Amino acid sequence: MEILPKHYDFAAARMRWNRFWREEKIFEPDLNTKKPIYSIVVPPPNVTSILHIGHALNATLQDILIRWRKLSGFEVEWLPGVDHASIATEVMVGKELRKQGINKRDLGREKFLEHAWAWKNKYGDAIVNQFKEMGCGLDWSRLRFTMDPGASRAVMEVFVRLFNKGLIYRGNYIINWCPTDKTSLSDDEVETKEEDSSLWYVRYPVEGSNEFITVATARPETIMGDTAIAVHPENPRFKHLIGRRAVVPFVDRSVPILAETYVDLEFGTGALKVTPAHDPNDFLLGQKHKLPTVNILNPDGTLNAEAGPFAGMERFEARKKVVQALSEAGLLEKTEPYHHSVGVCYRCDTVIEPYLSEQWFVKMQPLAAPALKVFEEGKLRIHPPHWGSVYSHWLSTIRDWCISRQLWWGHRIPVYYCDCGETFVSVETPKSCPKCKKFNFRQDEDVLDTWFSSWLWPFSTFGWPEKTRDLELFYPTKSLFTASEIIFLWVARMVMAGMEFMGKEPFADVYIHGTVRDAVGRRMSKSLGNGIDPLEIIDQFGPDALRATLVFASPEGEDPKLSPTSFEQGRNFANKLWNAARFVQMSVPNLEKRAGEGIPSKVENWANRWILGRWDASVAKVTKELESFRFNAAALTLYELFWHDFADWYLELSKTSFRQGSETEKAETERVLASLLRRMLIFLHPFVPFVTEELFSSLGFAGSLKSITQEGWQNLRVYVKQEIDLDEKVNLFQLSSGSMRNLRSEAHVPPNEKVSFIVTVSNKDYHEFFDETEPYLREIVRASELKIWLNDKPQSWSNVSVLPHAQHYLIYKRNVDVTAEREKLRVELERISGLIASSSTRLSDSQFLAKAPEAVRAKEKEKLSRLEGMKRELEESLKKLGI
RNA sequence: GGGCGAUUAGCUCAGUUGGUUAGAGCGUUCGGUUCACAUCCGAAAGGUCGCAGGUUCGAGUCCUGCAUUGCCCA
Repeated sequence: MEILPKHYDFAAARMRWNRFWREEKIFEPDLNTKKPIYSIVVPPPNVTSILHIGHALNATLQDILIRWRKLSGFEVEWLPGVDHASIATEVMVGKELRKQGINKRDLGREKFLEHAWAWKNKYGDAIVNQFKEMGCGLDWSRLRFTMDPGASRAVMEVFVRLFNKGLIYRGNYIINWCPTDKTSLSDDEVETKEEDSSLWYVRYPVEGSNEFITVATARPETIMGDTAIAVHPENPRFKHLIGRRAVVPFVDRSVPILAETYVDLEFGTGALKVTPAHDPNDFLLGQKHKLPTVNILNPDGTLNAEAGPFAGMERFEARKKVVQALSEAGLLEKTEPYHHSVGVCYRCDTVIEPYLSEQWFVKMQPLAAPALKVFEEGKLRIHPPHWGSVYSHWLSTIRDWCISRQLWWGHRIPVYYCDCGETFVSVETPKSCPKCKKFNFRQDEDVLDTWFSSWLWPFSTFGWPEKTRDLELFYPTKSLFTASEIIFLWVARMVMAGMEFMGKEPFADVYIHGTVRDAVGRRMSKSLGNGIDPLEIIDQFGPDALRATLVFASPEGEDPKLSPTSFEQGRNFANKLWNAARFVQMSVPNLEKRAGEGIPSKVENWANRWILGRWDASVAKVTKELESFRFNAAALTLYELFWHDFADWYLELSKTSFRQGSETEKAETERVLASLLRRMLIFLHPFVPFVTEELFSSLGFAGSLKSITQEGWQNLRVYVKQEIDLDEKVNLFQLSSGSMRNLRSEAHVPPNEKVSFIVTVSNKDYHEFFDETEPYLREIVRASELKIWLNDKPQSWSNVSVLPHAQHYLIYKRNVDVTAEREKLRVELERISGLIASSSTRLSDSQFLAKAPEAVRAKEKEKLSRLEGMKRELEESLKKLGI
């Protein structure tokens, strides 16, 4: 077997294993399996999108879980797919057409859809192909799209069922209207933005008097749509005007002045203009008081004929002109600065208009109740847990869902209007009107909200409404990974659909991860130019580096903050693993044979016993952390185990075994080292799949297995006896090493010069341990001679350090700086004395002695005696220096 | 205005039932290339745990208030 090269070639590994996992169908499930199933559906990205760092984080976490579950003996199914993104796609295709000088409306629905499909077929797989570059263990045989025939059929079926159940209705309501995309939006598709604007105080003449009633408004351009003025019945300023009428400027409309307790006495003047067609609250007032509605806007955001002199103007232009005209007419009392938030379209950032129009809605309350119940019963868990309260709060204050969109790209609403007056629904294109049996009907022009197909994703993708084997095996799925911003848009709605159509929650665990931010905590955006392209990171640092860094940097419940150079950490980690493997390969002859022999049933060498104990504890810890969706904690535990325990300490200690140990000891160390490396690759595989698969194969560990993914997580444990006292002794060994290295550096000993040390310990146990480990310590601190003494001290030395239970003396003739040494000891003595003071105060406190548990008291006593021992040693040393 | 978080070293964060002298990574400083790795190794400096009260023998950890800050909903 060839010795590995010095550096891990991630580019070659990326190509090799990406192809291998797909061609060998490693992540395609066996439908006849007897294993338990672990299934996840990917949150479908928009068909128009390209992979960004948020997708990369999302995919990394799912892949860790999938690979870990697969190693743990589950048959895994991770289903990939994309959604059709009604608005985004329509906007994008429309733009492309405009570049060619083609207008969407002139083209017509059919032709436009041909273009849209052509676009989808050409570019629509871009993002899923990018998932492949990350090494995601997705089941590519089940790639889905929300407008596939199967998924579309599910959408129609659901619409018809809900319609027949009376849960879908059509009505004239105020909805959110995007004048750019010229479509309605659901409440959840509107984002709010803070804005500095003005509050204008407008005087309306009161009919039959010289009086005016002044109303404060942020939207003067809607004045022409006013159909009432409302004041609070207790408003002393305007009470006398209730029942009179006022005149709306510019259109000379006579409107009533109403009493209405809804009006805020404090806001503005305490009088409210009521514009039922352009404000949701005013709409409700209008219904209550049976006011007429006057729509002054065209769908494109210009004012229509109802706006009188302002007809044809763009809405914000009209606002300026209205204010100017009011001012000229003497009807503008004053203008105040006003800071408020406005709704904007989540796709194009255009300011939303509350707009009265006829739309389709889903009645949500009956669907929300079971979704809430299943969460409260603990059948649906949300991680980190605080997101659960966000989920239940939204469900308990839910509003109806506007599902119709004035677009072409999407699922066309399956409602048909017959000339005979009948309105009917049908999953398939109907042959004839069910009432008059004739053919003079037309289909509703609108399409459904994209989320109306996304909410069916966990079962539409597996073949619903057919009763398929896939559904039987993979529904309900086990977990769902997403970001907090779509808890409402998607997660909660999936639970509702799952309960309604499958009778069971669609997943057991929801994991909400953070949003990746730049190094100074800003959201990544195109306009700031602070985005990180995951594909560039993969090219530059490798896919393992991308994944590992994302997990290292993503604390539970927090937003990861990353800069392009952060990924060095992940790259270094993969390379360190590579080199540790390289060292083992160079140190252990017949590596794969040794690994095959496994851990000896009885392990003698102290370093071997110690690392095996650490190993088992880490396996248990990481497993528990993964089970509770603590990915960052699992990754950091692995980092600590691999880098510090295994590479920094164990590999270094093994060098001494190999150089100085007996044949038996060498053989034992070879077996432990080989077995642990093999297990380490499996242990790390979910986090860094490429480098582990590459090493597993090139070191000959795979044996008859095709892939490391076929190994077993349950084989990781070695089941050694946990030796707590050994851990403590090794800890002292490590502290002593550090302490002695520090003495070398204090005395300016040249790095390659060997020196003499004397270590004195206070009890027989430690004496024995240091005796046993002396050859190791000698190499680590580069000592020519290392004496271990019990209850005895050298007469002279150059530098000393005092630890609990052990003192270390450097014997060195040159560069002795007695003053510095004395000062060091004095500072340390002061520190220890301070600790002794607080400890003895506590131990002489009768309350502490009476109330603290025995274990705590014993610990405190032990601590005090330890500190007092250190104090004595320091004092003696100082005395010998001539104090 | 309402709800949910956050505040620990220069930066990013651990610290899971309250109990050692509060830790890690990055960054900084110093030293190192003879045999796994300079994508590395060794050492050091650096913290009144946001502020003020309270509970407790004991608080980074629990409670209250305040400040700062983030997200969501109005």
